[in-house]
Amino acid sequence: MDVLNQVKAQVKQAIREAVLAAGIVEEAQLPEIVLEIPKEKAHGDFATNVAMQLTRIAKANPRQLAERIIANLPKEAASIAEAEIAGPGFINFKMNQAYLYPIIADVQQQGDRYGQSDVGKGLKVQVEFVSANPTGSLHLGHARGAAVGDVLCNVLDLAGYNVSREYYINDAGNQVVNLAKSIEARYLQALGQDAEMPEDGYYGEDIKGFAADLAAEKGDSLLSLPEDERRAYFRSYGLAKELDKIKRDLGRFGVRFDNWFSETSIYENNLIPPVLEELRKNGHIYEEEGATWLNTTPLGDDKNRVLIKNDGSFTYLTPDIAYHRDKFERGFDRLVNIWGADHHGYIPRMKAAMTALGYDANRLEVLIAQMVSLFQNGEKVKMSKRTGKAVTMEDLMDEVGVDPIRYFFAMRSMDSHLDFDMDLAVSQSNENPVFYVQYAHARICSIFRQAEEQGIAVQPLAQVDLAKLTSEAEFDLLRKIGELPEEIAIAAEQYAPHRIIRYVYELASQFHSYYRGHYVITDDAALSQARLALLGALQTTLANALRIVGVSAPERM
RNA sequence: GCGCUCUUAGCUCAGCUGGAUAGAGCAUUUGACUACGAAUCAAAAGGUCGGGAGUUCGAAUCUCUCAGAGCGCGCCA
Repeated sequence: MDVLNQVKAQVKQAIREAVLAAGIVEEAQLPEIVLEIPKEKAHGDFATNVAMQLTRIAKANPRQLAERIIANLPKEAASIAEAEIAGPGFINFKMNQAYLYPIIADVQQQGDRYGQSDVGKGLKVQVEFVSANPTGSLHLGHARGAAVGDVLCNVLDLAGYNVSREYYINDAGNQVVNLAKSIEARYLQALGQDAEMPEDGYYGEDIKGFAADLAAEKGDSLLSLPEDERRAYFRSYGLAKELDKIKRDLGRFGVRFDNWFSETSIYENNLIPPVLEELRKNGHIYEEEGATWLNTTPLGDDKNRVLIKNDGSFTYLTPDIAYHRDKFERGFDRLVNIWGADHHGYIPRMKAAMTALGYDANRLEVLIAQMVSLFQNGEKVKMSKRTGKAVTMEDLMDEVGVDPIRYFFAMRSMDSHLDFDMDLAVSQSNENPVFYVQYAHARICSIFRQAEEQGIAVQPLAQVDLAKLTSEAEFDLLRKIGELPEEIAIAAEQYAPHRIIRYVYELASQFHSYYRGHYVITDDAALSQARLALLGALQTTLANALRIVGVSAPERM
């Protein structure tokens, strides 16, 4: 357990003992003690609302109860310096600030892994995200999904979950046929022939490029192939190219998947028939108007869904059900899907399908990443699928760089619509929060360089007198550093990766403020060493938090 | 019409499993660099938490209702 939680556990235990010693309630009636870190610094290190919680049970006024609890509090044992009643009945605790010093050793000892905890208890979680169709370049919305998903995975990993990242490749449906047709049309155009794009064609620049390459490479030799052979060629060629591009973009963005799951493999491995059989056996399937339906309405969906169309082919839903069943069968305790907002209506039917198959649908968590609007020169940039006019992830990385994109997308909670301000992201000014945080890290590195130049060797922690750290700002920094493990644990539990951004920003902000008021390298050698030790822990903490977000922690900038 | 998400400072957003005076950045105003990086800091100003009702000791947070914005309601994926 991390330092802060150990201390909290101590204080909670002291509170429990005090409540019992005061004879307020029996042990069995004791509520779970909530100990929070107050927003207001004047309210001490920790606060509990236990007296107010007990009001109902004990039928007494909270301030009186608080008084009795405080009177019975074993303060010394829990290194509580002061406990006092505040507001409607809060009990505020001021700790003996020395409790914070061990945090530095903890950070130093854990290094890169500082921030980890075991709240996840090794639970196997699979996170499926991005999963864009391999029919065009990744764009803005995908970038948000990629950033949010990857940060969430990093957070889950550190919180002690066993995480697997997966990308589902929709390489089997109609859209791939349209991809083949689109490439064919562009290929013919590249050869100077008249060719119309298919009705549901893909108009992206990437496809023009692939077709042009083909034309240059193969000339018109593909024209002599029979149509179905030619289509098959364009299809596999297009898929390979698109997938390659997707992997390249994501790799550059710093996102690596553990598994790329192909829809085609569902057919190859005959995963669908047993699903249909199971559903039929459980009585969830019926035939109507020549189609086969899944009866999802009793399971929370607003209408029933077709599984097999009257032409005998499957709808998109069918292989997707087989896919999700396969995920469960692979032994994951929990499935997390990150979908774009345009797919939110799809959630009830997938949950219904899982219930119909006998799985607990609560083990499937679908998170929605809201829409992204791009702003440039103060104006909203319009995108069009029809003309293929869209800002791709690649464009964005070229113009903005990976760090700001990841930071900006991870910054907001995923269920709020997001305005991505291109000018702000590019700007290397004080308006840009990415640089603010990175600058804090670079600044610390600079101080260490400075110390080295002045011939000051950083001493082993055991020889450093941390009691030299006595200012409010120093205790605040230590406390904040100590909060990282808990912050990560909460972000994991709530699927709220954006919390890490807030944390790292606040940490940077506290440091910048501290820096302005305190010299690290001073005439007092012992003090300098203590401050360098603090900064070492801070540097590690900043770097770790930035690593979670996937943003670099530069040594100079 | 139904469903999901959103509505908090001039702007962009936190805070939402009920708790103390609702926070941050930007923008605005005022200050701070002849020792470690001013991409920084200190401070001021800025709010009917979309409107209304309810639940309770206590509501931005929970419930209901109304209004506005986005998205979705295919035998497309």
